[in-house]
Amino acid sequence: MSSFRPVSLEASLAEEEERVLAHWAKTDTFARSVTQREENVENHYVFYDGPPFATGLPHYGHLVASTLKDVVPRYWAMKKKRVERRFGWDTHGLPIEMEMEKELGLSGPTSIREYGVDKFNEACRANVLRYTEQWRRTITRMGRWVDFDDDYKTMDLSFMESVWWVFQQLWDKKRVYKGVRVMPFSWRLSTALSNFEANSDYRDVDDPAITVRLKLDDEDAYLLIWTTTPWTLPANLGVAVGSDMAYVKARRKEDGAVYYVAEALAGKVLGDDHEVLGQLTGQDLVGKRYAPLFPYYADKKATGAFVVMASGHVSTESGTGLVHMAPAFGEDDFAACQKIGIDPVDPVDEEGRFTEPVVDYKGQNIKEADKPIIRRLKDDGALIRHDTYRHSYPFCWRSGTPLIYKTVPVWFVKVEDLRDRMAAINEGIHWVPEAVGQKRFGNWLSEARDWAISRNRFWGTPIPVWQCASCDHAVCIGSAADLAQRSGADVTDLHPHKIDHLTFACDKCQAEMRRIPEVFDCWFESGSMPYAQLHYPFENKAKFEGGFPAQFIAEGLDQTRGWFYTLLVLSASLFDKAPFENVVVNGLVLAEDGQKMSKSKKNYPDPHKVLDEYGADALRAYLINSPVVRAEPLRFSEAGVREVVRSVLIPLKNAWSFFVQYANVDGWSPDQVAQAPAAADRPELDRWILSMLQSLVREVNEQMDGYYLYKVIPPLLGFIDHLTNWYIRRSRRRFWRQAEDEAGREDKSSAYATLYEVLVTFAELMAPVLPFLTESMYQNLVSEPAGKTDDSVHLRDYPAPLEDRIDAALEQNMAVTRTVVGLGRALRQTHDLRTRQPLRHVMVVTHDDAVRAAVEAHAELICEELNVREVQVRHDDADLAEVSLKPNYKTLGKRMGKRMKACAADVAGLDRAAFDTLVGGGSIEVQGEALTLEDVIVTRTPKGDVVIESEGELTVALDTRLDDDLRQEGLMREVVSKLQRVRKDIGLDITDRVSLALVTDDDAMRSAVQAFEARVAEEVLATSIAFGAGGGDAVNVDVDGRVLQVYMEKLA
RNA sequence: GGGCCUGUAGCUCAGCUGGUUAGAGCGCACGCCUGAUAAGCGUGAGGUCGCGUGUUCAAGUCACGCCAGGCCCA
Repeated sequence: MSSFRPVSLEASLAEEEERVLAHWAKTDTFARSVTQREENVENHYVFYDGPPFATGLPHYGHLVASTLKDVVPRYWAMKKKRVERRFGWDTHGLPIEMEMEKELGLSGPTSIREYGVDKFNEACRANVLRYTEQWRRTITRMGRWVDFDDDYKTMDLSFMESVWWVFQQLWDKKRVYKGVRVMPFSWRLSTALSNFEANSDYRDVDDPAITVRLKLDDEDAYLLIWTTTPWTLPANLGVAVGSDMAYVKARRKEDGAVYYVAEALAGKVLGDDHEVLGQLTGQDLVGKRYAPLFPYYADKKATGAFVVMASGHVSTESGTGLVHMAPAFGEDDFAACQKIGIDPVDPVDEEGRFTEPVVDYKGQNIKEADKPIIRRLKDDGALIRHDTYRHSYPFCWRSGTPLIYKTVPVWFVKVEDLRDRMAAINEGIHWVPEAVGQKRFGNWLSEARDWAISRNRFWGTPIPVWQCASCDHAVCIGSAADLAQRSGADVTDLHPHKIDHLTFACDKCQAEMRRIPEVFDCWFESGSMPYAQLHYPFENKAKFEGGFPAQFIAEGLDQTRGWFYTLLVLSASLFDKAPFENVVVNGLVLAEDGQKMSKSKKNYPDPHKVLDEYGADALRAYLINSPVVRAEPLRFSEAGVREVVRSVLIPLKNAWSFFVQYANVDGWSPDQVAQAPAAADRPELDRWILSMLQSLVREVNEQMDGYYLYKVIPPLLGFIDHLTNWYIRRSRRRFWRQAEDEAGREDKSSAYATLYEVLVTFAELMAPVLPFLTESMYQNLVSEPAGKTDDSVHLRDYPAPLEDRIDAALEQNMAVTRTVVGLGRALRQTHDLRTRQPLRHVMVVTHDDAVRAAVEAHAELICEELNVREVQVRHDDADLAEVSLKPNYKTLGKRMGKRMKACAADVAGLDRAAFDTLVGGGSIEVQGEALTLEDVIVTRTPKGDVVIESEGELTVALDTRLDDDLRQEGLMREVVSKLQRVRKDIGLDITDRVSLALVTDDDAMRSAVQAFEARVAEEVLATSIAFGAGGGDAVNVDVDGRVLQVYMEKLA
């Protein structure tokens, strides 16, 4: 009776995975993996899931993140931690608003207001979650365990209320202020756009380009400025120069006036015939005052406006090298003016029309005002030149009108005074890779600017500030209850259209207080996630306080300025703490051609197709072993996933299948582990693989503890090679040979117990990375034989290394042995000596006692592997090889310094006698330094026609001479090999016995078989061997060009 | 324009604090083995280490500059 369900090698990995998914679903494994762990605050391992926008479908970037967000929590869950995992959704903000605008045929805030903010917001609410089911399917198929039922959404009342609380904390700490910011602005839509939107539609356009002069106050000379936006001139408050740039004071021929202009541009601006009166730098101009072009803001002169300032953004690429500054209409202008205390003036309304005090153009569209403004400048004599200039200019991607840059009122959170503190807090965070935290994030922190948190949009958490229409007094509301109490209304939803009508009397003047119109930028919401997902502090106080900061988060590199940052700003502001302890940053997934993945280009395979074809384990292992886990870009390659299947999954499955096949033949069951010898008493090969296993366990634990996920797969690959290509291959006979005596039984029992333990431990060890295959293995090897139907590898404790099983010397000796065998194989290969042909002996030469001992101890093994009759170990290879010596730069470099070159020459000149001295433990003086054996590198070249191969201090030589005896055995092996193929070809099972009859007219072949008849019979499971025709059909096989007729019949 | 990352074989990537003849896998060519078999193993060809300058006895590795790609910011 078989104890293990046979492993089907035909079933695809993906099909197996579907079965595992069904098992997990049926037995609620994920939930139990959480709840089986102790429920107390110390034992919690807290993971924060950064919320994705739900407006699109998951792509590879999400799959990478999902893999990281699954592997790490699974690991810690097996390490006995209670790891709750909630999925999160980012539900507010522009992505969904824009999608709904499109679907509803709206365009911009004005049209949304006309349509009705309430209807619009409800449309957003109704549609933002429409892809969540598909997300759930894909993420689940990926093997990620995360709770979609108890998810959090940024539009939940509880979430939004906590966001209010967070804001109120900042408000009370006086960390919030209202300011202005220069933003891309669409006057057609009456709204500010994000920088991203502004970048999405650049067009080449012709604009007027005018050169205008400004009269200096203290001398009879002018500054020359240049602009393509004449309409901004009424708001001019300054002129910027590059402080190190070269300028000239020059007289223009045409009008005889004196101008200041950049030296490099003087010819272009003033004509080649200008007369240079003096040279100076920008710095010399700084502080000069000039007369305003227009009267509207002339009073600002008293506050320091109309002055020359230095700014880094001035160039000589175009214009005059003196830049007109309208701080309301340019970010650089704004920043430079802010530096010297000049506040912007903005005479343009939301529709792009001039307002007070620009009375001459009031009500006129700014672009249409260009012409009259230019005319007026010309009339005033200020216009020096008027050209047309073709340049690339941003357009509103929705309305197709040119964008302008314009100040908009914005609410800020103070960050600049927190830089040092945030940097200090960041020191305590473990970043993988380290450089992202130290450099990229660290640099960003040190230059952090105050954070704009408001948006003039609709679908979001409203900023909870109510302001008095009469006295401007403002209050911040921190909870739904607070609002209900003040307004007397029932508050059950905090979205703007549900609360904006709520008003109450001003504490100061009793006038009506109304909410300000802005909503939070969704980054503020996601930054509030640690508090808001738990509805802290309204609920879950103890849970939050015990679980903050989180142990782990993982997101993409693009979150450096995103989520990583907003989390830190808020937690530093509120709690003076880091929000998370460990963070793994992943890079971007590119298409195979190195380009961005693009749906329209179809330059990447559909994730579902990859999952269906290769399975999630393969994809996970591929991703985790790729540069993305080190925050570097990955060129996604389907072939790479296939390679994981080939190099990891199939060998593993084969090893598992091998075990099950023989265990079933022998009726071996897991309870027989107890009857096997103790691990320390098992044969060396068993002790070796167990040692290798525990070394792997130790390594994987170390890397996983350090969050170095990308260091897990390489040792895994090495282990699989050792397991399949050495342990199992070397052990095969132990499994199928009949145990005839007590020693035989013990050996077999050891082999089964060992391989079983290796497979089970391996399954546990790799469960976080390969959750499916390891589950199948575990179910098959452990759960099913024990009759457990709701068991799972993921409910087990993670294997800790059993240090006493690790035998470094044994591992080293086996490595030496494998090297010897490898060298011997290489020799056979290069000299065309197939392995089936036995050879007299192999010679191993080394002067290292440990190596010699290792080889001697494994002589029998080496004989079998190389098919030689004897291993000879020697310490002198003088008759086999010439040696040439080179210095060991590593050990000698420091000692020799500049003498290194001479030393190299001297060492190269050393002879065999000198080498022997070194091998004997002596030393040779070179360049005044005593060299020992470790100071030289030895290269061997074969002497004469010997067949040798060497690696390091090992030299292996094969005796290639054949005699009749060897030839006969070789021939026999060849016959056996062919007979085995016949067994295979006629479809025999590995245990089937046969009767055998052979016909050949080749005497050598017949005598070879006769000489080894018992062995041939044993090898091919023949109960009898006869010469002459037998029953049934003959199969003709070719043995080295000679024909052999085989009559093989299966015995009942 | 700024910060950071990347550039090593046809492809995907390793190369620790500078030190021998720069490695692995895939692909290609050739071969071996087979009681795990629609698997397994080996050998070989293939590289101006993006370019340049410098530091050093010694640079893929350190420094500086440049070029290309990427992410973020402006």
